[in-house]
Amino acid sequence: MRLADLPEVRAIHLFRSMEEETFNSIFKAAYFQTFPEQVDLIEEGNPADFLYVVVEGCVELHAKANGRETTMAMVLPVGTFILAAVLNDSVYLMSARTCQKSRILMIPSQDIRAAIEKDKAFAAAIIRELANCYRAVVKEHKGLKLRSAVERLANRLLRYNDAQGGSGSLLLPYDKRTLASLLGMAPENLSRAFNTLKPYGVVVDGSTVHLTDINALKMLAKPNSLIDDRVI
Amino acid sequence: MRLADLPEVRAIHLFRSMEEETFNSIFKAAYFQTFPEQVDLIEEGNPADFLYVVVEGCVELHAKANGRETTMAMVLPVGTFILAAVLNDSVYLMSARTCQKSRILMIPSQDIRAAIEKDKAFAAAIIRELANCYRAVVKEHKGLKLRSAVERLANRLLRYNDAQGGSGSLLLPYDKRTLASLLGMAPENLSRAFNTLKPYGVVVDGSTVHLTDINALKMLAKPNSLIDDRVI
DNA sequence: TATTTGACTTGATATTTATCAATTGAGAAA
DNA sequence: TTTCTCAATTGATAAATATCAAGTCAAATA
Repeated sequence: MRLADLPEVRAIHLFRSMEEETFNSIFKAAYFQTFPEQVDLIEEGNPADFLYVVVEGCVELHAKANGRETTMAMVLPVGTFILAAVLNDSVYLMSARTCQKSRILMIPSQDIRAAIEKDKAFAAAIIRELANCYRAVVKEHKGLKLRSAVERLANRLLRYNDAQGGSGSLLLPYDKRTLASLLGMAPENLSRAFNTLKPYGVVVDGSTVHLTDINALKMLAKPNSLIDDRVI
Repeated sequence: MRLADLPEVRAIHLFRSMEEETFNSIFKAAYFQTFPEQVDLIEEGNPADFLYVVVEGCVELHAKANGRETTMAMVLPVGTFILAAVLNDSVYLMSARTCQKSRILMIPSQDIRAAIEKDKAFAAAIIRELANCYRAVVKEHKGLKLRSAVERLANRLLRYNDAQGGSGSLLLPYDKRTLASLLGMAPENLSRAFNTLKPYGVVVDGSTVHLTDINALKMLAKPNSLIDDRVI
């Protein structure tokens, strides 16, 4: 890794509180690279050689079985992926590809594990990150089991609206095919779900969505902080 | 906690490698209790006051939203639940109730967090446990998104068969209503799914299931180690 | 023994979701 | 401009799943 990049990396919450010595030991063999869009970074089933940190851009985690494929999650800055596989010294459960030009930090697994052994502050940061990842999947799983497709979409729109300032106008952060897969539905069904939401004030214009009656939409969506809150 | 119980608890993998001092500090204020069947231990949304460890018996984790309820997971000995909420000092995302008479260890959250601060070996054990919990949910989520209800049942039967010795005869570990909820389907659909599997050698007799043509069943189920393996 | 209870099953039907095929529409390339 | 390409939409249909209402069966109870 280039020396010039070190201060930026040091400022990331995961690496902020660790000891200087641990930091140096980790970033001796780390890579900090910019990848173009649509690059496959890892493939499920392969051994976890690196921990990945998305510093800029966006990475899609996906998985396949039985000839089907689904988007499991999107990782935004500054988030890690494949942390559990690294900690367990096991294989990846998900594949990853960039969905934009992205700056990615790659740290060899064994260095991560060694650093955790040595450095309590780093171990604490890793535990926090892992706990958040866990809770994020639990929320996804609850959403999928407890909500219909239309409800999942409605709540997702409310979430994006909040994240983008709550103005009532939001930009879909991914193309609709990806959004559909993330929400666990066929692309055709996403179109129909948008139509179902029209009477609740949802106006779609390309990748822009206007929510003209948030109360009505909330009535249908029944947002639930134990599913929808990104923070809790 | 009673002094007589300490050796048994000390032998649990989570507490085996920690320092004596940390162990003592944790179990000053811990409870080790036996609960009857169908006792609600925690409710989603409440603050995480304790970490729970199932030592004997079985605990169902469930969640609700929109008036619906679903079983999220079953925790068997020796497993923890609600670890992420404890580490994050946050609220529970799931509720828990005993589904058999169960011996449960309850450790105050703040003691867990303090012990992690102090004791590297304990922090390492917690990280392993949390990473396994994370990977378990990811696998559940993959199964739900990538498989039909019949496929989920078929794979679950194969899993139970393996876990019980692979004789081709297995006992369903929970009642069918619970199994249905765990697999993400209505109880009526579980019955029908069993019927769908009849041509693949699945013979149901109460809570006993015979798999008379495992190859045929595997052909349909397409088991996948990245979803079905409990270890990886 | 008769009755009750509760889990499970079955049948009929409705709803949800997926699939296939055709069409639209916007931006890229010629 | 015209054509091409590809994502998105729409329509028709099929498949999967849920719901509601009976019905069955076995164990528990009186």
